[in-house]
Amino acid sequence: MNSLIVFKNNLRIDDNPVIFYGSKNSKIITTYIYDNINVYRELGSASKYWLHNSLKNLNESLNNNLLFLMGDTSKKIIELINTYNINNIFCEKPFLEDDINIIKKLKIDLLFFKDIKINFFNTSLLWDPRYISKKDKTYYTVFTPFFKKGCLESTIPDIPVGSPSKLDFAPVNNNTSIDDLNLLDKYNWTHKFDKLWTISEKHALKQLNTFIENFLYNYKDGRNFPASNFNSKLSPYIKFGLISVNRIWHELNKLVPDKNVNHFKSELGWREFSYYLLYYFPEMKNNNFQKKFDNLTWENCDHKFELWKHGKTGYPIIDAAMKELWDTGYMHNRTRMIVASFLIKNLLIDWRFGEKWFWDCLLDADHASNIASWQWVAGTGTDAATYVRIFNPTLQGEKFDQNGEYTLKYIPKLKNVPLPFLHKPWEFDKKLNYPDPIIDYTTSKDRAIVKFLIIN
DNA sequence: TGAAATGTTGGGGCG
DNA sequence: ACGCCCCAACATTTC
Repeated sequence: MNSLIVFKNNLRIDDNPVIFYGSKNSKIITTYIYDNINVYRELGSASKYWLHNSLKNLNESLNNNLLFLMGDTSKKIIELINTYNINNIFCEKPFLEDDINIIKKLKIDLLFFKDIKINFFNTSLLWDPRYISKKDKTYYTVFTPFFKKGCLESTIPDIPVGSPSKLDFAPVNNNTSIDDLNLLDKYNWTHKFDKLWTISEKHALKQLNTFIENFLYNYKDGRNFPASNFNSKLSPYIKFGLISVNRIWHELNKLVPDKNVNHFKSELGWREFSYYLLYYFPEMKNNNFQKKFDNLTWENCDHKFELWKHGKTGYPIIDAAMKELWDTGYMHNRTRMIVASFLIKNLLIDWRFGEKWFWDCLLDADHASNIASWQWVAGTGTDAATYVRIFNPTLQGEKFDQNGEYTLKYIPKLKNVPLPFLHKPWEFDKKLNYPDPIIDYTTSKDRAIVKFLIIN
């Protein structure tokens, strides 16, 4: 009898309890099922590109034994059960709504197969949201108590299990190919990422080590400067589980703790918090967490949205960031906040439009983090800010890209603007081949404050 | 993980 | 030499 190993969001061999335990005492059949049916929405182009390359790498690690299937997960698994001798299924414990529903359906369908056991392992989170609860049985909606009390004062995250000592593959007739999944963008938009990113499990670990060695001890302050290397850029690797958060967590625990190490850990905590929120409040994926903001009337100007998407707002730091996203499939965390604030507050465009664009373009696009973070910037989320937080793109540029290194990297044609004017080129009178601001900052800021304040 | 207004301080110019 | 004013720089408060 064989075990069926089902890969989903954790495309790795190291510290993956699903394959570690699944391969222990029996021959294995490994599969990845691209479920394009039971999904809230399809993966974005950038995500698909990353997925394609991750799967390629995983398949190599599995000596080309990965079965690539597409369609309804449960149906595909039952087809495998009907074809091969399978008595055990090993799966990731689901935490996202789609995955939970897929597993629910699978469990029901498996009721017809009495002798098949299904085994679940938490491969995605440091803390299972079901075991994080307040004494009064309500849910955390504020990050700090969630992380400090809910997470840090509960159990220690699982110690990495390591890699399986041997993989014994059951003979299968594998006539599937990764190309059956059609993950690569036919317009070749993603092609340019090839020379920017090395997509493999091995590289994820290398990147973690490089980060720890060279950058981590400047993380707390350095992480704010988009031209610097003080952020880890691990997010796309984490998103598809090329590295486990448990592995990262326990590597960090080997270090001398300081404010930088702790701050980086708290960023992993924000990811946990996002998953926790989406687990208990899945409706926030397309609804304001705070219902009162449903009364807010957005402007949602299509034309301005297009200009924002394509980095033609006339605000250098914003345009540079949108260009970074388009060119690299990534955007620095600081500039994510700046561009999101501008879209929502200054242009008065619904956060859901921005969320969707990020979902399409980010290699690290993560359902939970993306939704929770957009709602954080919008102020519609769990974070009950008592004032309307609006980022001033000029001040943010002057503060965090003082010498213009980031801005000029993505908008080189601004190199002739004297530095004091770089983040407000409209005040520099020479004729520039650069758009005027599509909206006046101060006027639109004042408008937003009024709009957002009357909601309260 | 904000911005802008307001308050405080201390050095230098200058009568 | 001294006191006064101005203002930049920094800190605090307010929205």
